[in-house]
Amino acid sequence: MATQAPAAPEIATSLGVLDELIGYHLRRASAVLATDFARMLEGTDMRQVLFGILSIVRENPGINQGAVGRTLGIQRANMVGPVNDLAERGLIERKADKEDRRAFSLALTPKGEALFDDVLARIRAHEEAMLADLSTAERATLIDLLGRIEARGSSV
Amino acid sequence: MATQAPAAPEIATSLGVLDELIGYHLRRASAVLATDFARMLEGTDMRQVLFGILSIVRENPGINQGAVGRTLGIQRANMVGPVNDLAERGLIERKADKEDRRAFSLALTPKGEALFDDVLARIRAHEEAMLADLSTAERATLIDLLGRIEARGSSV
DNA sequence: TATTGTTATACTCTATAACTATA
DNA sequence: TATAGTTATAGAGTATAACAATA
Repeated sequence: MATQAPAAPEIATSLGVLDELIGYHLRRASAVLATDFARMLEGTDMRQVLFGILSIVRENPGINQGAVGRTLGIQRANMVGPVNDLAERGLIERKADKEDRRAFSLALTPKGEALFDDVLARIRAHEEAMLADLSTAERATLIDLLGRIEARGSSV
Repeated sequence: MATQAPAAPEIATSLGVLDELIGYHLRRASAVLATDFARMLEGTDMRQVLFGILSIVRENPGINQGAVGRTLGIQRANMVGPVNDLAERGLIERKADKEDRRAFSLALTPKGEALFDDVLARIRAHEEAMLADLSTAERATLIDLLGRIEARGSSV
């Protein structure tokens, strides 16, 4: 994602059948939130994927990067860059796994913890602002419905 | 989007706070549907964006490509390739707009109509399969909630 | 001056294949 | 044989800037 204007839909123009498709609305809603998210974090070198990695490593200290990738739906090959980035910035620590010498064991550094807490607070404020229209119950409903769609990705 | 496996989440691993963020779940649910969508349409040279353009042109014959792009949140510069693609394949017709000689007036060809109908039927069957867990009421709720998030993209 | 369509360019995300070192 | 991490590569998607023709 990147920098520009959050793509104001042209209200006058009808979408046709597109308007009935959940896939379309998921794509657009996700893009609206992601664009605004990226703009909010501009200048911090933090992105959705990096934050996701930090969150999982923080919750599962010692996890290896392959497992993080599978959890996030990111392939091994595409984990190398982000993990290198986080390690070079001193946000995560990579140690040789004692039980499996092929793997790296990941953990947040104190600096990583601090940045994570800071960014998390900003993300929560951001979601609060973007989702002000939705009640607490509606947000819970939304997460439940999305979770049931995500689960369909497992079935292969 | 593309070809590979729909990224099975690793059930054992906790997401941490990520699990509470709507932005994360939107991203994942959207990716699950989009990946499966792309696999279903493999070999047809049809993609989400192309189908979106066809849907809007079909519903608004004579519309110019800038307006289509604004409706879909796609910038002018990034509309050129897809529109060329559809025109070269004989799915849409580009005529000089009579009221504005800078613009092209777009319309579906009979071939475009036929392909659209065919692909639409497959997309509906695909959504039916992917969303079998969700009741009709839940799907309507989901579209409503997503629509309210999309509307936040307009406010800039 | 502003807008339509265009070209050129660049960066991110993601997919594939092949390698190495371990298991 | 299979797996963890890596490298290299390619294709989408998308952002920016600048140009010609027209408004």
